[in-house]
Amino acid sequence: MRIDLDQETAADGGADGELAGRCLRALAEPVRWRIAQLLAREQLCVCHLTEELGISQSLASHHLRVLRDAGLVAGERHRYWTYYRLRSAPLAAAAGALGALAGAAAVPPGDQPRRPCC
Amino acid sequence: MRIDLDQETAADGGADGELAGRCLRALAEPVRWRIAQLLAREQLCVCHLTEELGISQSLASHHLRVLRDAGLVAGERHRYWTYYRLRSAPLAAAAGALGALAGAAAVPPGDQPRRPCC
DNA sequence: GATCCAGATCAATCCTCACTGATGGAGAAT
DNA sequence: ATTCTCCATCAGTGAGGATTGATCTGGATC
Repeated sequence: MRIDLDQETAADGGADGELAGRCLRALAEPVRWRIAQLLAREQLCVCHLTEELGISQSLASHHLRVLRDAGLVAGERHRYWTYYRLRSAPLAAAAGALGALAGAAAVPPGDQPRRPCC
Repeated sequence: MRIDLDQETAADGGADGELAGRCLRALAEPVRWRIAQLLAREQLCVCHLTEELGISQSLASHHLRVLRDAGLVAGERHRYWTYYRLRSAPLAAAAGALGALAGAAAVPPGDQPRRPCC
């Protein structure tokens, strides 16, 4: 299935590459990486994350916004609290992009083409 | 000055998680992501990358150093030029870490545990 | 209605890091 | 040895973004 995303020149990976880029930029921040790992185990609301990570409510909300804008998490309001959960699609796409790079890099160095220099 | 020990409890991924973190922080930068994609096709020396990316030699060298410190690329000197190639191991590890997150997130939201609040 | 609460947003600060221009260093060619 | 080339490194600058504290919003409770 092809998910519609922001367009990108087909030159270097296309939409998949850009999707992975957005995902990577969001997850590269250590606090957000930990948030993702916590949400992989269970759904949590903001108050849990502030306790678990030892950060302010404002900061947690900021990082959750970045993750939400990247499509990596979704929040659902439940009574007073907003429970967040991970979304798998962009994670799988980013994992696929990294896996493709790893596959290309797995070719023995001697067999890799080497562009002649100047 | 603040020294980042990058300590990590074994609870959330351990060394693999930290390896993936280093890898992600390196690849989150758009220029470095493009470098990785270019190197996935063929080995290139710095002069190729400066041309291909339209950046200065100094900047290309800087980004290659970040990628090298993250273990993502290796450089080999050949006559005048230093050819860089991708290293697959950390890429595969990062892809695996992301894939694990994607797998956990693939559980239907209704079946995911939800920690009771305050 | 008024009040309370969790969470989102805003304004301001601080800090990391991408980027630049210059210099330094290690081979290769002479 | 000298010179040349490619590349790494250094010092400095600027911008983006992480962090903080205060304020605002929307739903829940009374």
